[in-house]
Amino acid sequence: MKDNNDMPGHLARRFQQIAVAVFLAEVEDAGFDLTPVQYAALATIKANPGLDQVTLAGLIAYDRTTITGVIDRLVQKGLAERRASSRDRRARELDITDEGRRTLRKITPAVESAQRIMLQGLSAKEGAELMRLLRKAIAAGNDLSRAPMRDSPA
Amino acid sequence: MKDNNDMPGHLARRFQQIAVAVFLAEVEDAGFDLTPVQYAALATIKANPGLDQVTLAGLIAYDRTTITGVIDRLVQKGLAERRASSRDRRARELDITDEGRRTLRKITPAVESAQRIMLQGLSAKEGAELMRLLRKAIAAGNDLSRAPMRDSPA
DNA sequence: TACTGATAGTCAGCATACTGAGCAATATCG
DNA sequence: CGATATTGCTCAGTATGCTGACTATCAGTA
Repeated sequence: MKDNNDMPGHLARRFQQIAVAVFLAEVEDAGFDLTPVQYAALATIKANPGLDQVTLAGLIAYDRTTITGVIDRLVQKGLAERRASSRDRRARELDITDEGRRTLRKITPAVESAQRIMLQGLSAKEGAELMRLLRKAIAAGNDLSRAPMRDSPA
Repeated sequence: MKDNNDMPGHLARRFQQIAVAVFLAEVEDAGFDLTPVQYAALATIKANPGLDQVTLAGLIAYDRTTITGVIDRLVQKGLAERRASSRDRRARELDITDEGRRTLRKITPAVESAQRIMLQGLSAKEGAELMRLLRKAIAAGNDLSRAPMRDSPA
């Protein structure tokens, strides 16, 4: 009789559930209101100024229909800008605002703290091994979800 | 400059994303329409006949507000039954139907196949180690989410 | 250049997850 | 026994994620 705890899928769900809760708690303690998804998007926009939504989605493996709402909320909070591209009138170019840059800078300690807390039950070596195995499993399964990771076309 | 791929939280999200996609694809190929969440709930109801919703939620670490909708859908599909408890008029007792039992039995190969596919990039030893590390990290962080795992009161 | 196919983005709809609030019923304790 | 606290469940609201469909635009080709 296979228990739920023998199912990698169930363990994945539980670990992610804890990871999100820890992230939100640390970030809120630091005085900010940003979800893990919003954080990843904002950090990626900062690292790739002027990128379009599909490219952003590919870099962080979000579905393109999900990213629309995420960006809506970043724009509404004044952390990012969305404007029409001059080269391709279908596309929107994304950029981080000064406010977004400030937020990213100030939020970093909380984000790093969250990453430590979600691995708190593991030794440093075990934590590194967990991340290695996750990366390896993810690489092998990358194309199995609707929103695979895609390198920047540049 | 920390990359997203150095964040355990981001890796957790990606792995779970792939796990869900693989599960849904395998189950659909087998001719069924059941989500990972619905499957876990149904299997746990079968293993604990007559349990109430809070106990079920604790066993699989779902939020109690989430489980309401999940059970709604199981009941609507004719796979589970929800009826008032005679001992505690606040509580609802849950049971699996014959149809639910049949579905669980027929769906098992697809579920097992899905668990294999989501670990396909790892050796057997690595897969086991990944699961061990996930269980350990989850145990240490259990109380950090709103819906921690809880053993059956019985 | 006109046609065809592909691409960027959005939208409606559904299923998790969570926050916070509320109702009904039970448990506890003075 | 009666006041209070707790518990089981539900609901409204928000944020991912996904499927599938649609519009606008672009790219390639006959």
